Amino acid sequence: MEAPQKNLYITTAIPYVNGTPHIGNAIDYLLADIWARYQKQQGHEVRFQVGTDEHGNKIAAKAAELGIDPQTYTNQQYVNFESLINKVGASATDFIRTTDPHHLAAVQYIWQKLAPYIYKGSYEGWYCVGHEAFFTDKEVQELGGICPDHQKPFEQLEEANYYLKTSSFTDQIRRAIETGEMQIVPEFRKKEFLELIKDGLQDVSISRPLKNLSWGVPVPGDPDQVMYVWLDALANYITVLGYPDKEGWQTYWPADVQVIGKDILRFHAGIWPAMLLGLGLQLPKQLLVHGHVIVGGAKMSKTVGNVVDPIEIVDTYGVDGFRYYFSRHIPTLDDGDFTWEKFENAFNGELGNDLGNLIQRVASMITRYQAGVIGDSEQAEHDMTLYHDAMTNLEFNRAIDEVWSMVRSLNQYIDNVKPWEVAKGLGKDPEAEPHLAEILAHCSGALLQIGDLLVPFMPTTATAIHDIFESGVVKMPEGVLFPKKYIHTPDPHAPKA
RNA sequence: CGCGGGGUGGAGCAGCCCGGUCAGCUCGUGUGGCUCAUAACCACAAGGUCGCAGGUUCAAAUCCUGCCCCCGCAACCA
Repeated sequence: MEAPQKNLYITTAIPYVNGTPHIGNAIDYLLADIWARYQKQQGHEVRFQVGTDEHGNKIAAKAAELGIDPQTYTNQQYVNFESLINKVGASATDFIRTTDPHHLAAVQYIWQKLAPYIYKGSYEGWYCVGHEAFFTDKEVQELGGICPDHQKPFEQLEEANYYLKTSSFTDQIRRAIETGEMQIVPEFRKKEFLELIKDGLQDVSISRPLKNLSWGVPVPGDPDQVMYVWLDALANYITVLGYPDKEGWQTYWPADVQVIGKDILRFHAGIWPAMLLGLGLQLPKQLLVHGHVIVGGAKMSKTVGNVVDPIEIVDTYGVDGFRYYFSRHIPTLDDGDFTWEKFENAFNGELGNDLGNLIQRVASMITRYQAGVIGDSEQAEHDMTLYHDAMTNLEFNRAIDEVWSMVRSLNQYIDNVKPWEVAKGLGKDPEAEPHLAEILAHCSGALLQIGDLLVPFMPTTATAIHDIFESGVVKMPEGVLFPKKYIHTPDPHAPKA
């Protein structure tokens, strides 16, 4: 009856290694991890890619500033992302750095293979000599035509660039999106993108003159040109699997899900498919486009100073506290709001009171009334169609909602059957003992099922539940699960001032 | 007329595609119950012109038209 075991592949966007890891990266890792753990639980083999984008001028500049070479600099930097990945408990299998030798070689191979779709053109725009960089019309307009850093006017400059003919793939890509061959989730993002390309895709510039971009992959056959970000960075999704020369990449490509933020949809739904089509490869099956985390209704921004650090959340509330809030209260496919107060309310109320306390009361009754012996607990089998449908539709927040409705039901059940009343009959009423045993066995069975359903979301908690109830004898945990924290919300039990 | 999303009891949301069985859920508030439990849990109650104005229909939060307001994006910062 079991579905056949499959080899699945999920990817995350590779952040620019220059920055510090932020909440958006954490969301990427978390969503991909939830999916990966769910699929593994279903018996599938999953490869889960993460990585860092390590080329470009900003990196070269920063390295120069520090007096080290760029590679040394990125060697220091990429660990920040590795550490965030571990911090949020993401079970990634492959970490790619775009400075990996295999990647460099593979990208050059890809360039050559795409040669029929590459042509040399020129780019014209506003250039600042001081920055050695182009600025957009909008930027130049906002700055009044003068570079504030160098006090010099921007000038029109033309430079040689190679272009990828993404335009010639417009129809193919549009069709793939419309038919769902490459499914964009959620639906409204698909609409948005189709609308965006209604007049066709524009060819994209994929190289820079060496003098303007020193730190990057050399363009094969043209020593004066270096690859600009697109081919280099996007290719990671296949080079990490070993494309083109290492065995096994075919087993995992096309990707089943590629997790991206809404801000980079256009590249992943436009340039990336064009590259794949040019290479004669299949398109990814699904693009999971998540939203952004806003804080108290406002965009998160460094200048506003409302940036929330995922590391701080994990360090304060634990990895499962983090995973819980960001999987349930930040909608998988839309923007979501974070405030420390909301977070703490959810932590205390939903994890502490609803789930934590439920586990505690069941474990405690079994210990108190039956010396910890659970007896024959048949694993409860609630109908979890809604949960699985939600997981399949990549609406993880809805799936975990379902788990909480089970938690609620079990609390209600306990209040209905009143095991403590039944326990009063022990030793008097011969019916009492088996009746009580049956009730408590049901409770622990239900909790085990809840534990299973939580595996993708809160692996640590799932294991904890498992450990308490699985052996047939309750192992009371040392402490309580999810003890209350009152850091950002008032402690209701504190004496009033 | 650039594109997209949204306006539902104090807060946050679901329902809208496939009109009626829809006014639902969580939190908050009030009252009560219970004592196994992390002063937790359970029940009940108060509270809504479903943005505004028209229209279609036996019937509209749900379909159509117009308007108002909020948010995001507008090509290289998840």
